[in-house]
Amino acid sequence: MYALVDCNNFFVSCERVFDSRLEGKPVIVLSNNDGCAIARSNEAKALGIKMGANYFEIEQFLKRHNVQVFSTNFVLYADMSLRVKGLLSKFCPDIEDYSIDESFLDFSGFETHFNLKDYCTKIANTIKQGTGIPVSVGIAPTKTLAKVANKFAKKYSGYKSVCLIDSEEKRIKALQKFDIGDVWGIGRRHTKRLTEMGVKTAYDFTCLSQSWVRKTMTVVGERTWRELRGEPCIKMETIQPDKQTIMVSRSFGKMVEDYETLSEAVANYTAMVAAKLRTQKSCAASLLVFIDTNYFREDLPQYSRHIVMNLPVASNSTAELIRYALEGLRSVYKKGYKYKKAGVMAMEICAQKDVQQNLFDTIDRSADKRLMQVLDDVNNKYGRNTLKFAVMGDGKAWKIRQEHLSPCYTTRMSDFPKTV
DNA sequence: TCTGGGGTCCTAGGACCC
DNA sequence: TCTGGGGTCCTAGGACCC
Repeated sequence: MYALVDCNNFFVSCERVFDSRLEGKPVIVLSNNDGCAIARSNEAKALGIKMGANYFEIEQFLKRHNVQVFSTNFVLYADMSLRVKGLLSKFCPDIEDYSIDESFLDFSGFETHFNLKDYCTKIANTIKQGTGIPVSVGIAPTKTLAKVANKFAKKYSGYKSVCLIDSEEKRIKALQKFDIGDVWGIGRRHTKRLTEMGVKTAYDFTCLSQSWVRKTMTVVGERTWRELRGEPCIKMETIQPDKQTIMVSRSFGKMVEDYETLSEAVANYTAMVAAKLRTQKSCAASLLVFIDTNYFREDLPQYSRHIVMNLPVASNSTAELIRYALEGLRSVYKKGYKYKKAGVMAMEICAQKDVQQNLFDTIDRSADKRLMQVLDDVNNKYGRNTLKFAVMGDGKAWKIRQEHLSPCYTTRMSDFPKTV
């Protein structure tokens, strides 16, 4: 049996832990740049605020209904996520960190020793008490069915946050009440196609022929079909595989025209990519740089280019990667456009220890390696960008907007909550 | 004025190899 | 009517996830 533990309205719940006045009130968290709603409390959902709703379009509505608004505070959410996962690990040895707010637990062998429903209720209570975050738990014989059970646990208060699918009868009953579009692995495209064919529920889907599903939805769709029928096909990934690509991209707070400002932003994104590479002890052999104008502004001339820079030897040095990124930027930059977004992606990533040397490369990188070590040590201790490269500038001209940012309650000394 | 960011996997088709 | 057999690698595009 598998369990899926999912934090309820996670980002909103994180904000609520440290500000009890938000309890029972409609609350939303916005995306980067305060662009759109990416998390909503139940009260906000009840008001009809949609996932992804543009902030500037609903701003007046939010004010009228006294909705509390927050900019995204990833530092806080990431730290709260660690706390939740730390508690989870006390209950089960085989855990897959699936996302910032979801974990799969492998309960193989547990059934004979525990009443799974009681056990998961205990998990939910412990997490709520230990972190303040409410969670829901779905338990079933496959991961896809555990996802289904989890939605039931969330949706119907009768389950008291824990839903178990452990019989044929319950499985069929659940799938008959489950919209096809809500199934894990069935996205918008497949939903449209299936609905047009009259396949409306997850149960309808399991009644289709295996060969048809395989042919039209590939092995991926077939896996979902089998999982829904109770056959486990998707394995647990208890060890996080290294990233194959690492991307940092942002929309700017304002539109940017000049090369200097653009290069500051690209240098910053590259520094973030390099730091992430070093964290997973990897190097990248190529780097993609892209710049875009604002494609929502149909009244303005549009321009969008990307370039892949190949490095002679895979690297994770901020200095070296910035050099290549800026060289790439120089070749795609064109004067006369208002840019809205830029990004940098590390590709052809390999482990640091497996880097292929280049016969014609004569640069000694040992000093660079030590420099990066110092840079990481200083920045880990005193905060990001305490030590940085001059080309990164101060960000004044391009930084994202975050007008409703909450304090870093758990990670910044000066922001710690104080009792009076 | 304003419209998020970061990933993975699979398939088809072309180019190339012996 | 017929035009070998068996592979690899790469890319673009499509689908999905949070």
